[in-house]
Amino acid sequence: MAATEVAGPSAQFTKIKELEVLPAQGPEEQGAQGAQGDAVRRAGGPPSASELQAEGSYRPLQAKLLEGELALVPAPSEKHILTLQTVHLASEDVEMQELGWLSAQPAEEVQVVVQRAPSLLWLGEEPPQSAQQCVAVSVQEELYPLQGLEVMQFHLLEENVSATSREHQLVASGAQSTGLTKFEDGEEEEQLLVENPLAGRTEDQFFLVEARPGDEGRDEIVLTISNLNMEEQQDKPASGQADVEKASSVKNQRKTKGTFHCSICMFTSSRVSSFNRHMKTHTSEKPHTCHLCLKAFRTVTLLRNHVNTHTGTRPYKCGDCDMAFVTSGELVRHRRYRHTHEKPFSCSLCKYASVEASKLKRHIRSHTGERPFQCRLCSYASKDTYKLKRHMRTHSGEKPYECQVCRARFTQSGTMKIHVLQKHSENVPKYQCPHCATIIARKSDLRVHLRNLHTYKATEMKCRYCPAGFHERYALIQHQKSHRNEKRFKCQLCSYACKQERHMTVHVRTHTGEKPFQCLSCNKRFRQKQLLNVHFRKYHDSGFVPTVHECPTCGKGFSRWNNMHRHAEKCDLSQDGAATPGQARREKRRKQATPEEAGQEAEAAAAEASITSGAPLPGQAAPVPPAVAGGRALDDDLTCEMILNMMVK
DNA sequence: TTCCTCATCGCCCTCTGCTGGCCGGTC
DNA sequence: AGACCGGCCAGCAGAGGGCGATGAGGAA
Repeated sequence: MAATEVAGPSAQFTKIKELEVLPAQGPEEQGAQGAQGDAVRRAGGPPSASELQAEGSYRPLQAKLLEGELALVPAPSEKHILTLQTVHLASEDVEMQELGWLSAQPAEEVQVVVQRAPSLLWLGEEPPQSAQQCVAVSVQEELYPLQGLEVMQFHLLEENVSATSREHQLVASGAQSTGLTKFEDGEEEEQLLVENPLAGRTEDQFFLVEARPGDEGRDEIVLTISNLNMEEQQDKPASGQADVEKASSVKNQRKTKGTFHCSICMFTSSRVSSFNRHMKTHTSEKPHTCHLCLKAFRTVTLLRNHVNTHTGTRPYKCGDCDMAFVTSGELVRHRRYRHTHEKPFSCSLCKYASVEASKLKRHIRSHTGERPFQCRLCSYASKDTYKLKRHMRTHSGEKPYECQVCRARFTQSGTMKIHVLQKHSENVPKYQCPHCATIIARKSDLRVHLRNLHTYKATEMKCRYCPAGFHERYALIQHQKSHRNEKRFKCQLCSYACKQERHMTVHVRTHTGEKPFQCLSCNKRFRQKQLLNVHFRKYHDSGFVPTVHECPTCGKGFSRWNNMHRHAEKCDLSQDGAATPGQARREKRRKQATPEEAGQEAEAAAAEASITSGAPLPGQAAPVPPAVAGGRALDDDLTCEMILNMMVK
């Protein structure tokens, strides 16, 4: 029963907000306020909430004080600091297990923390068994940076439930212990008592709620809730939704000095018609039903506007564009957005201004960090409903946006838009890096590029090839590339230059005469290891077979290809191409021979060539072997790099 | 009673920016 | 072959703009 009758948060807030809107204070009210303020100060001691109320804009309790309805007498000894946990009654299906609750220890002070702006809380030592046992707490709509929040007035109202049984009394352990005073029910109160069980309850309570920031750096508010003894001086406020029929009863009104006061909320009006119309807002009566969707409305005007949404009738046309609207308010707002750019709502913390108050409210959450919309599946909380809805796609896997070209699906429309632009569009915009020639498809990636490559680094980055140092990674990389294909190792003693340091090491030995590699067989020394290896194979390895480059014309063998090539050019000039009769015979046989025979011919030719061109190595102590071709040339003619290339091969 | 205005909630959209996986090039 | 790097790309969230719809109150 309770759940179905609990008003949702919105309704609750709406009702409470009525309390916030106070009429301007007249001189008489000022006086009353002063008197009441004194009363509160007496009890509060140090700067109390009530004192600040008197100075601030939001004073729901003060409102009652001003109107002479209540006299608040705080019970200073009964001061509680309570932990408030958020309770949002999202629907009438709210289960009580989901309700947050708080316990108010009867102790002097209990430290508690507010996680978020509370909308409903329970005062008691046990979790509430029903919604009726909760107390509605409306936090001020205005949001303040926590640092600047010293004391904030909270509204505490009973949860308004139309038919709460007496067994489900609003119980607050802390409150009960404070001995709240009971209303002095008047005549009209008695009337309500008959009609509304809640009206007769004695536990209607009011509290002063002082809020202050929690520990530094923590996102929390510590509330101090002080019980107030209320001395009812006139009508006891009825519970909001209670007995709607009687709510509009003229007996629920109080007329003072030509002003009609609603006994349910803070509404006042000098016109009885307005007052009567207002009282209908406390009823559920909606006699005007849309014949198209059966939705009911309280007034004909509301119904007419609604029907216009069905028919497409838009009487309010914008003079500056083709837009048209159902209501004038929509047109005004549209003109502000599109044409006049008037932004009446300004943020006090930054330069932001908006057309609508709700936008400013949403914007201020970016200052306060408030995230009222909690994901039920993870810890994410958003600042508005849409972001939460969008976030839920990450849990559901829903990808509602489909590329019409390739059928790829996306979670957000913007992502798909970028996809279509980059993948399926011509003249795709590119982003040129302002510091280099790099062109990047996305702005965000250009930002990454700038961050990684063009950001100044305090620590100097050294070139890996030279002593140069750079503070920008891009410059370093470009510099290091300049070393590529560069004979950056230059000999100090001659014009020799090479790409690799090891080559320079070998070259320098030609100047120093250093020959660190010694033959173990003949003690001959070499500047390079590979020269020693060649030497060993030639002169001390019996199985060594030297490579022979044979002249294709005459068959003469050479140890080096370039020598053979030089010879072959001259050899071509001879008539038969054979240098000697023997060579001519061998060439003839070679052309007729099998591959095996050809190999043997080659060996023979090599032997001959060695004999014909052989010369003793300078300082050659050992007997000159027959196959000494190129022995000296290897040492003198081949460059270091040629040798290394030979080794690699 | 009706018109008009303002307030409010809600929804959807775009723009923006960050992040991390993927992939190809370079060393 | 493997490490490293940078651009590409989709996912995701922050912030704000714009409008639809309804409620409520002042005034004619």
